Amino acid sequence: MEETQTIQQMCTTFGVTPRTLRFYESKELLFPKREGTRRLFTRRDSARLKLILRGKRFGFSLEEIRQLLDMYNIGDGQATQFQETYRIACARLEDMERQRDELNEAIDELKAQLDWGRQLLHQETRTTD
Amino acid sequence: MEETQTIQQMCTTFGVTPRTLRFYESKELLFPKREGTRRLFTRRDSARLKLILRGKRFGFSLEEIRQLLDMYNIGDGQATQFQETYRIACARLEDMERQRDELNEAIDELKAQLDWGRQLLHQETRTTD
DNA sequence: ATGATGCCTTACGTTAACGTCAATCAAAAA
DNA sequence: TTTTTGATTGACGTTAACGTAAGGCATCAT
Repeated sequence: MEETQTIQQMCTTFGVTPRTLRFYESKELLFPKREGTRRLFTRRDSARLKLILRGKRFGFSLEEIRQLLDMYNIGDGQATQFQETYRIACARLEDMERQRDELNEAIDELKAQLDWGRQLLHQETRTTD
Repeated sequence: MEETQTIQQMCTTFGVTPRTLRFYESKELLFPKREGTRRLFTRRDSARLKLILRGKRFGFSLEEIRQLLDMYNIGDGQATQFQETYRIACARLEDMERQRDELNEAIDELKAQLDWGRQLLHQETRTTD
């Protein structure tokens, strides 16, 4: 019971295309095993894909995501080059916090703008009576 | 005193290239006047550019930004096709709020991850004593 | 007058993240 | 066994948002 998934199972559960999964493998974001020539995706791949898709929603590039995913693979001894990745993640975190703050401001402004729009829409042509 | 700015003044104050400003004009995001063949950017262009750059930081596409900017230009009578733009903005607002919430979660998780990384970095090789 | 600048237009080049199509190959169904 | 189905590997196409290079006016200093 290796609990592996075929490419189509992955596609339906995650809402992506086969092309996307092959592309991610070519970019070393996923590492499915092979049964002959076919790909078999492990739980590890599923976990990584979940993080990849979330990262994308935050505007991370695939390359940045790859760097961040590597943070999860330091359990095996050498923390080689980990410090650089660590710095990247810290900087990125500050970016995200700034972005969240700006986002909050923008949301408020947009809400106000929409209220104004609502008033325009609901004017019952009473001014030209 | 028209208070207009040349293309280079705009570039230095906003940190963009001339190409970018021309590109935005070609996409009908900016509408500089002309002195002969040269562009003269008005306060209105500056205000719009500020919004454009902020929109970009939120991951809006230029086309979406154009739609949103049009919301500011309904003062002149006909609310033609405004309802469509309005709907787009409402939907986008919900997107942004969802994104903000996810962003907050991700920030927390990333912080935890970084704490774990910090521990790795500061282990003083005491385990192999 | 003559370069040297600065801006203009036109147009092709670039990167990211896949889409799409063709040809192949293997397992499963008829 | 032949057909169908599904997966794989190239390899070229696509969109967004500019970059960059080429060639042409116009003005400003020398």
